[in-house]
Amino acid sequence: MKLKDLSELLGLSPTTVSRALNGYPEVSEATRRKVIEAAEAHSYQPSSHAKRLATGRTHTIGHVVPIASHEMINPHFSDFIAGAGEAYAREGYDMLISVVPEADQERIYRNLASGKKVDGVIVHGPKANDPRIALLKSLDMPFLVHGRTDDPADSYSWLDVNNKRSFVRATQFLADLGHSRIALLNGLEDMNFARRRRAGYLEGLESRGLACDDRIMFSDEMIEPNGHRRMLQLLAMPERPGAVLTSSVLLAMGAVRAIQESGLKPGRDISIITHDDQLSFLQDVNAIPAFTATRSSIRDAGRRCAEMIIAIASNPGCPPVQELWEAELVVGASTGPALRLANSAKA
Amino acid sequence: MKLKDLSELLGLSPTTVSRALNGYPEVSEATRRKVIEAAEAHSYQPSSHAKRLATGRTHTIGHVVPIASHEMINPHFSDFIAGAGEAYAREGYDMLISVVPEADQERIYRNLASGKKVDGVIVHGPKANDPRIALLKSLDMPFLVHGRTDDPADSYSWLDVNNKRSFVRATQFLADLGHSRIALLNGLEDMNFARRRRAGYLEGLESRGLACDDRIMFSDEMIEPNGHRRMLQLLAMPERPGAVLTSSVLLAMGAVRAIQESGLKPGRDISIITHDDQLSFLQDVNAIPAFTATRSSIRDAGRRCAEMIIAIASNPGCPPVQELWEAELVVGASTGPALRLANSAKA
DNA sequence: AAAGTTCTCCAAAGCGCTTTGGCTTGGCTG
DNA sequence: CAGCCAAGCCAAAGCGCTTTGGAGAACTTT
Repeated sequence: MKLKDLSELLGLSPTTVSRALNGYPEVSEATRRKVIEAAEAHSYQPSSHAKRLATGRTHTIGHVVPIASHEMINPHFSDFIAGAGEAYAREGYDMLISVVPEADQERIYRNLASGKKVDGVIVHGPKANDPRIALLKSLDMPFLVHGRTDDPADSYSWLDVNNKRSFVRATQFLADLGHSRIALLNGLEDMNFARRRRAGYLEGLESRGLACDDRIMFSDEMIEPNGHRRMLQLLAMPERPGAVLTSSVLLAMGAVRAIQESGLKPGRDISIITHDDQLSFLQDVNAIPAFTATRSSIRDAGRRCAEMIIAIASNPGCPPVQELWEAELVVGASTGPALRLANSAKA
Repeated sequence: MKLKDLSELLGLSPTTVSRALNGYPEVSEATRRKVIEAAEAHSYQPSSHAKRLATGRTHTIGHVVPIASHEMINPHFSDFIAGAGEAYAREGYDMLISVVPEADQERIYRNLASGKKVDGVIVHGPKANDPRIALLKSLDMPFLVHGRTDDPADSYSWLDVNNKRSFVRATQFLADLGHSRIALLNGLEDMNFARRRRAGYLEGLESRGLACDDRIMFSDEMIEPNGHRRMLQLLAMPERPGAVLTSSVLLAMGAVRAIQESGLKPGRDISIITHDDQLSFLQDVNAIPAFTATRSSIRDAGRRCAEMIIAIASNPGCPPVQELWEAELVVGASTGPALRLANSAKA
């Protein structure tokens, strides 16, 4: 069923039918009602491509998801997409996903732009200094960054969690429990978010008069086995840290596994605090959460990013917009006061 | 830069340029070379929508991802997508993802079909008896199921892991280690794959002359906290199982956490064997894997599914194709012989 | 040398929609 | 009652590509 068929069926011109369906005022309400009813009755659905060709708008947002060199796809991806997808569905948008090796990214962005496949894109996993920003600006493609880069913050649109503040608070929280030796299991520090977290951690230490020690600061891909591996290293140190700050629940889980294998108890022998993106497959519904955490839902972020990019794409030329979210500090079972005994015995 | 511009620039007709670029034989090699060079020089990219409108082919595959009632997105999703995305990129296809509540699925499929947005779709997470099969057949939309339903196996195209066989083998493996009381932490058993796994488990028990016991068979969403919760239940039982078979590494991790919290050691006090989809964020690179597992890469499955649906979509009317993959049994550190002592003491 | 063939290329007609500009009609004003 | 205006509709021209049906030039064939 195409527009022409429907119009013939109704004894109207395609023009009128199109206008009736798209809410233009040049058609009487009586006619509009008839048209809409007929369209529903025959379940008429306009060809998206014809529409796109005619209007130039695609009602599609692109997500270019980089695969890191070691072939990892970011585990946070699925929850982000779930949130974004929800918003897209609500607004009648489609979501186009390209999974590409990092090296191919530029080609893909150019392809999306010149093929006019999308109205805008969301930039995932911004590096400290990310060439994609300049590229997208030069391509004149509307975009929104999930996270930030080191570029001037007001030169483009983004949504980010206040990573620095979160890690300041988390570090101070541990320090205030009496911990003086606090390790950091961070994400890869070529990522902007990880640098901000480290900065927050350092500021937190300094604000409490604690020294920092490079030997207990790590930067890895945020997956479970890395948490395990790094925790084993920490446990083997002569001056064993009494607390650990991790950048992801996956790292924290790996750390807990290592702690338990060593016959220790997390929250008693070693405190763990983590940033928690509230990945749905790790959500605990217990009253007392397993982990003390700075918490911010990545799914909500996905939802909001989608809303924002839609607004940006439908209103080209509008000034950039930014949103900075504060994470919530949730106290769970993985933290406790520093052990006088252990600390002094070791020190 | 559009086709017409390029053709004027070359002093040729749009027809000839189009044919040169699309490899039709009616154009001399000299001309073709010139056209291709010019196209590259000006980085000409045909408008995808114009192309789609003219040809009727979209070069796009749709993925409709259901969000379960409790708002969970399947954690296996991202790795599957990573694999599929790789194949799509290679073949010049786009991937359109719709994340929808289960109730809305039919509407979305109809929408994709009548809007001619995709050349085919991949069906995720088939239920035991899934209405989507009939729907897609009636919509005349090419599709491939990742997994299977209870429908006659040759009536549609699918790719699946031999879940039953895997679980027979895993169960027998445990039985042959001397375990006589083996628990099952399965996925949700409205899913076809989970039913097949249960069938395999039961067959495995029977083949070794072991009794089954409903009290130690669970069916849950496959997330870490559920593994933890169920394992605690099992540990509290008077006749504690000496071995557990889990349907996902996430469940297994939760189970291990519970075991360790109880001061026991996995692989010694309790054996765990799991199905492992090789999720990239849980991959262990150690020589000895943490878990004994039946292993089958969901990422490879995504890649292959994409290849298959492309073939199906480009060749409508071809008979359905199927692929059944065997999982590999990998022995890791989480299994060991049954403890005589513990068993007899308890029994 | 006339008549076929084969090579190259082109004009024009779609694909299914939106949108510009214009044409009726009926109701008002002066 | 002529003249004007708004309301409601339509014809036709795009959007940028592919594809059908030729047409002209260069080569063979008889």
